[in-house]
Amino acid sequence: MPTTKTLRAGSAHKRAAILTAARELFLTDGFDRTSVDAIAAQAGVSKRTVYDYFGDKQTLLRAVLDAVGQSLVATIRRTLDDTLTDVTEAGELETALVAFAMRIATDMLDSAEYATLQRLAQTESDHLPHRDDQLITYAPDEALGERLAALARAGLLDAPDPRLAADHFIALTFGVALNRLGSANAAEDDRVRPLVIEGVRAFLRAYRREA
Amino acid sequence: MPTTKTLRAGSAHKRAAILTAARELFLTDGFDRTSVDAIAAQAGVSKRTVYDYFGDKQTLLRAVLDAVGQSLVATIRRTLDDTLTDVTEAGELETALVAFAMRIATDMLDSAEYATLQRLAQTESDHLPHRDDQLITYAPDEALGERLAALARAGLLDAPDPRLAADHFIALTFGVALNRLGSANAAEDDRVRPLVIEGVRAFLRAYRREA
DNA sequence: ACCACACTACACCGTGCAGTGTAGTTCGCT
DNA sequence: AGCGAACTACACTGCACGGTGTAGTGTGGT
Repeated sequence: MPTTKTLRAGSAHKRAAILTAARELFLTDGFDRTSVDAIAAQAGVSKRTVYDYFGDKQTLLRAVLDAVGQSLVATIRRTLDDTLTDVTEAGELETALVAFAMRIATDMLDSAEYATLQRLAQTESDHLPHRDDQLITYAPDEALGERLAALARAGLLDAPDPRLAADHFIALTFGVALNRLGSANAAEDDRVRPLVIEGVRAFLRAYRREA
Repeated sequence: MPTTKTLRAGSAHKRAAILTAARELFLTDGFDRTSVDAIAAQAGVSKRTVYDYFGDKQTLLRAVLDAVGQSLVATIRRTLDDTLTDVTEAGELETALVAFAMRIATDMLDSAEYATLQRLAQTESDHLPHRDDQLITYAPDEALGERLAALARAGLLDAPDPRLAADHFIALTFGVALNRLGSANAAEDDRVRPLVIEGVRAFLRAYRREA
């Protein structure tokens, strides 16, 4: 490790710093209004280095997008495992779903970030190579869908189309929260929790297995 | 009319042309990437005229936003009156709600347009005078909320918080549709209708009055 | 015939920014 | 000592765009 440590670690560190600075500035100021000079300054790096790491501004945006998407899907999967695995009784269901939604909402303003960045990518810098964006975009829905399918098999839910149920769940919780409160808040806002709880209850009214 | 017709009509016409061109270009290319020259060209008007009508680019954006918001709330209200007024029997409810949602979805990609423009306004051109944006933004939800409250009073729905129910309805229909399909489609896409129908059904499962 | 006005065409200025080229510095390695 | 790589500081080019000033054209009203 000592051989590569200072070099690669330094490299990796700078790379991460650039990505972070770029993400923050893109989110607050928008893609076009963010100058590469500003990114370099905020990252504590010379502009030339930015261009040496990533070829141009578009590629940098692409890299930011990939990084955020990556961490997004990782967090979703982890949270899913933490909160929805050992649910076997109907009584636990609401609590578990609320816990899941709240952890996503707080751990990750990322989700809002990612949506915004997607929009930036799509609108601002027109048509960058589309690649497997859809995979990343739809991954959360599908992961949640699988989990809901498991809950349906366990007799707790009545969800013939689990993927659709997942979309409905997301819409009723994050969708409503993002719609009512600007995407800026997410974490610390007191108004999030009640909204999420009511969303979960509506979801359960629609999808709970009838006795 | 002949006195003002050619003059004012010409003026109004050009004004509208500029607003339309600006809206289209802002939506497809984003605010910053749209040059005033391009707007003038697409509107069939000299750049100078654009600056004579609206003082600068920001003001033009503001005007576009106002115009779209205006037409949005008008369409919502009209559609609400057309589809949800004389519903008195439980059997009509699903059909009526689907009709409402579909007409909004097709008549108006506007809703998607408006959301996108809001984002542009908020992110791109930082802080333009905020004014009564919230009124326009939340108007649809509130209008639908009132209507749902009426349906609740008629004994067709069980919605103690009609405003929340409205948010849930919107999330389950438009939210899901916008999430799955890019905002570009809306109107002609065959996949919209089934999504909307399933959204309405989920909504009714959650909010229909229990016998 | 003339004025006022709306509008165009066009040239023009200033500026901010993407991207490049390069000389110089630091530092780990041998 | 000396080499090479990572990095910085900085100057510089080219361009696109916001905004303005202005001369000229068409047109309706008097």
